[in-house]
Amino acid sequence: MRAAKGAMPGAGRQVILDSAIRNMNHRGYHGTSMRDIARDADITVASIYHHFKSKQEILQDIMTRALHDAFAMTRSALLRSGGSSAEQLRAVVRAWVIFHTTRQSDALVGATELRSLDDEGRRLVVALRDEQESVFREIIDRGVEDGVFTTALPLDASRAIIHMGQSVCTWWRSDGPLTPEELAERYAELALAMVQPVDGR
Amino acid sequence: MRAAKGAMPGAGRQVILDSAIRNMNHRGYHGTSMRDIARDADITVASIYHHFKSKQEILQDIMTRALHDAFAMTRSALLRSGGSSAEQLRAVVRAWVIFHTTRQSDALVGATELRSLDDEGRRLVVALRDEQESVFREIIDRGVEDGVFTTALPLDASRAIIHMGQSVCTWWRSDGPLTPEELAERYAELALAMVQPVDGR
DNA sequence: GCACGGTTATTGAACGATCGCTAGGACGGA
DNA sequence: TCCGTCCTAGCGATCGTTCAATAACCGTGC
Repeated sequence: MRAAKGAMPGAGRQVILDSAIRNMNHRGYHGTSMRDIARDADITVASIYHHFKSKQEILQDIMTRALHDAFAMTRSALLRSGGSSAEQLRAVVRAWVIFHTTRQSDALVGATELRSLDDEGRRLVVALRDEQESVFREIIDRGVEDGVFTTALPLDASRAIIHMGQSVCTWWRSDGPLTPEELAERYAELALAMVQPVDGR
Repeated sequence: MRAAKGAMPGAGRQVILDSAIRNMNHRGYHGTSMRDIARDADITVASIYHHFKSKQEILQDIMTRALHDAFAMTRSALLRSGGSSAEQLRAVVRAWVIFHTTRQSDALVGATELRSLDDEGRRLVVALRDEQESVFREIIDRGVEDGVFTTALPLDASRAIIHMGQSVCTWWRSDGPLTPEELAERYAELALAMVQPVDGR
């Protein structure tokens, strides 16, 4: 036995999820077999089916977890931020980028495997994604209403900001020149410039 | 027989490529079988292997074509544009967005299937991608040198602009409210704002 | 301290389906 | 008669999934 079993309920699931995330990160959902996941988690294929009822359920679990955590991080950053629209946008973009670096693997799966979900899972994930989009959109809309952002394209700007942050998980490397915090700061700067704040900053 | 055969050399290849693009657009490379491609192209599996030596070669062909065409479109837009850095950036972003809408399916495959390529194909595609990145980077760098762009983050800005344009192929719909040209214009505006031109426009 | 029944976790082996790919021949136009 | 194109048929490998059997753990009665 690998460890005390009753002591950590759900630990078996997590080992499998971690392995699945690693594998799908490299070869995608359809490119990853249950045998790949089992080998990397150091268990047998049949054992996986004690914790998950199908490969599809594993993907759904990974994606809903990832989107939920991303939503929680940005929401929490928003609540902890100052009251100005500029500070709120900065805070949310920072959290968004930090999520897509520190949780790079799950984020990549969450961003690219929508098409691999069945109808039920897709509905769930799309709903979470819409909630996430509204976090950015509402901040920018309010900034425009209050006259502190002067962009004529608030909706397009929010979409662009979301996607430029999301794409970070496709190229950032932990052994590269930038820490998650440094990159987050830069993207916060770029995002703010895109909505054209009144004082140029 | 479907059509005069000798009259259109390479037509067989194109039918297969179109089918492969449609299929991989929905379910990805590993989620698309040779039988799927054959069925949609209205031929048999064995027939595909007369035109392509492997499934891998089909993917490589799709991706290198897509990246090459995108590079050609942005390069050509740059040459046809005015001399100012702002006009050049606008022109290239417009072309970039128009490519990712009018060639949405190939662009999506090109953007998401890097991991499905073998080593040789990946080297090829990465080289093309680097060339593409340099088109954006050089325009922004020159704008900063000349003092018409005031951003402190030219490299990050170019990456952000590339990715926010690329992501268009993941959500734009031809039956949606925006034509490729309208969306391209908006993204050109957003990209320009991000590099903070001196006169605010 | 310890045997015991019940629950949970894990296993090897195998199922039918589908995978990428190929051999060998049929067909039609030059 | 070639040559390019397409076919039927099938190869061995791998796919997701299942099942019956085994192993580990737990609270309980003694």
